[in-house]
Amino acid sequence: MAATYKDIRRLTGLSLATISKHFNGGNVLHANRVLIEQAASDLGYQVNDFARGLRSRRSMTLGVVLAELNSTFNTTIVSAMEERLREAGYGTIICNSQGSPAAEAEAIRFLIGKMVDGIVIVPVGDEVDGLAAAAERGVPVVAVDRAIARAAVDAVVIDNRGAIASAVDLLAGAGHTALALLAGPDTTYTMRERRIGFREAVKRHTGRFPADALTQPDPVNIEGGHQGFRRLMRLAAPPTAVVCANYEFTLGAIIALNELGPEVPAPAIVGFDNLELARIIRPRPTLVSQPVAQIATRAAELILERVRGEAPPEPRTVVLGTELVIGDEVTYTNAGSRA
Amino acid sequence: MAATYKDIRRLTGLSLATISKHFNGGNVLHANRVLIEQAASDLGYQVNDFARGLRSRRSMTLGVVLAELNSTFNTTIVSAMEERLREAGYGTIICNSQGSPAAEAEAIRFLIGKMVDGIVIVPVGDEVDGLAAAAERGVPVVAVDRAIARAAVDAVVIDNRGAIASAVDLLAGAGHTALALLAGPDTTYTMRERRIGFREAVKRHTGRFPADALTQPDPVNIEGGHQGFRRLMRLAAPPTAVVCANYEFTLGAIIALNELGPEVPAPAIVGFDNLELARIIRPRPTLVSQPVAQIATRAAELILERVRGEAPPEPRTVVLGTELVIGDEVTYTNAGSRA
DNA sequence: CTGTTAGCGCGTTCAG
DNA sequence: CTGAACGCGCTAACAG
Repeated sequence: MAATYKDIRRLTGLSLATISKHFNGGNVLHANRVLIEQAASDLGYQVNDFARGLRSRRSMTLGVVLAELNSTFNTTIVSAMEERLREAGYGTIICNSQGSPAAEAEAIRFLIGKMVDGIVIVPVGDEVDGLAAAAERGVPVVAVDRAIARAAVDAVVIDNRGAIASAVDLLAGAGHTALALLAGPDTTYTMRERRIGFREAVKRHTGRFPADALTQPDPVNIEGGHQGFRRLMRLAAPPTAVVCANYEFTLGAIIALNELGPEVPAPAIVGFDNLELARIIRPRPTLVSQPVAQIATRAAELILERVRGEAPPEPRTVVLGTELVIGDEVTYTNAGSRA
Repeated sequence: MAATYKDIRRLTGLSLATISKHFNGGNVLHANRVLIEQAASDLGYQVNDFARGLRSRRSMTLGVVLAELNSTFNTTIVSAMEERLREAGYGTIICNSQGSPAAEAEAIRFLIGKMVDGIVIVPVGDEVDGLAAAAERGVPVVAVDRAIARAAVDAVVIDNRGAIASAVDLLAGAGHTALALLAGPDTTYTMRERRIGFREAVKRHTGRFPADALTQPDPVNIEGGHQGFRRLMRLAAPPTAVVCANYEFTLGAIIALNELGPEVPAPAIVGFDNLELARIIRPRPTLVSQPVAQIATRAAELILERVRGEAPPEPRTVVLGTELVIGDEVTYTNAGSRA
């Protein structure tokens, strides 16, 4: 049903080769270009990517595999990245691995089948099954947010340890000694790194490692952060400051904090991600802010360079710094206690 | 580089046709099946979707176009839908139209180029540009969450007016007469419908339509809800009850509510979506709950039926009911006032 | 059940 | 600058 070169040939009298050249930026007489454009728009012609891809072995399409579709951090990065890639002439296919390594491998196979020219992935864990398949077919891969162990792929990550350390430094400087961390399981790269950063920083300030108990909320979402925070507050000696290792935990902790009665001494909170929070909550919380736009831009650059064959053979890792955005009060207190 | 049927033929001595039949569920001797499987795994063979699609004019792939990638509601539905479609043997390509009709049209073109067998769309507005192109090529479309004006496509929506009416009924029954609505602009189907439902229900209870002033927060996100709620509270005669027409506004309103000092009388709030809120916030807020799982399932069913040619020619609209999940107190109060 | 043959729509030689 | 011919990898007829 869809129009093809043949239809355009019928309308213009030109040969298939000329028509092809027109659509691929070759040298074609201006008069003929106009003719072809006219016919194409009359017919509602659209190139058949399958035929083109089959022949050229390129799809001008990049794949994105997300470990979590329900994550503002991920979707924000993808949206920004898409824009860059679009400007470069590439379409984007988004796949959802739903936190499952099996689904992740399937997504990569799916994308390879779609003949994507490259893949950007927020990996589920430290091992990515489909990587070998991609490598075999010469499909470059760039990891974002989480590095992939023992894999020779480009990566864009933040300085997770430094990020948490800056939070701990701030709190220690304000006199806090009883610090706690809300972080997910160590199977996730970012969570592991942030926990290490936390432990090291606390050790540096207090001379000993913090107790780890009860600091791994489950599930890793708002509810987990909420429950984790409440558990911390129920301890015999609750922390006076809590660092939240991701956005979901931060939101959960703040909600829980707001629920505390004024009689409970509110701990200081340093959150993670999503600067929007700082704009809508009063008093403004202190947050570790990831350079989301930069992450997206650098990831787009890395994959585009690979795809275009402009990149050096060895894998590159880009480490971006974070910013500690100080809130209204270093010691964040809930609204109730202001009254 | 990638292996093809020819490579398998070389290893097995079988013909291309037999190999093709094997990969398409045709009748092939068991012995030969084993032979082919062995060769395929040795070669790391993976079907070339381009060649297959070019020939069969089917891709076994469905496209999803989202007006908002940063929306829990959308991503939840997509995740659930993906699962159904995967079970049915279909892959899913997710595209982001970023609230832009132009990007939406481009996404549809992109998907048509990828020869998707069908498209599920959460439309940006009432008109969808690419629809004609899809229709021409016989690509069925199913709209989700928002109906498309004057378009003959299947749709899955909720009873938006009834949903809001149930909230108003509850509040009116609790004695509230000064009601306000936080809703987005009428250019969005759901927002328009919910506003109409609100106005009608209020009229029914109070005998007159509510004032519309200051009830369209901008932007349509958490911050908008936060600001909108604060504006309402600053009115000379603030409402005693606020209905929030989507999740983002609900969250923003609750955050703003928690920031109110105890001296300010807290209005009742009825929120929208995301039952998770009700699990993590105390006291539990009252929420209009959308049947997310059902929406996903029905949408998947509709598009699968269309794709398989099992659907009647005329467009179908599925309207699903919502549930009003009563919180701890019909008159929701902020934590501070409990003390 | 298997093999042969003929394209799907397009990009790319190579002549002209 | 243009046109004819070939083939990308696979499926769909048909014959065997």
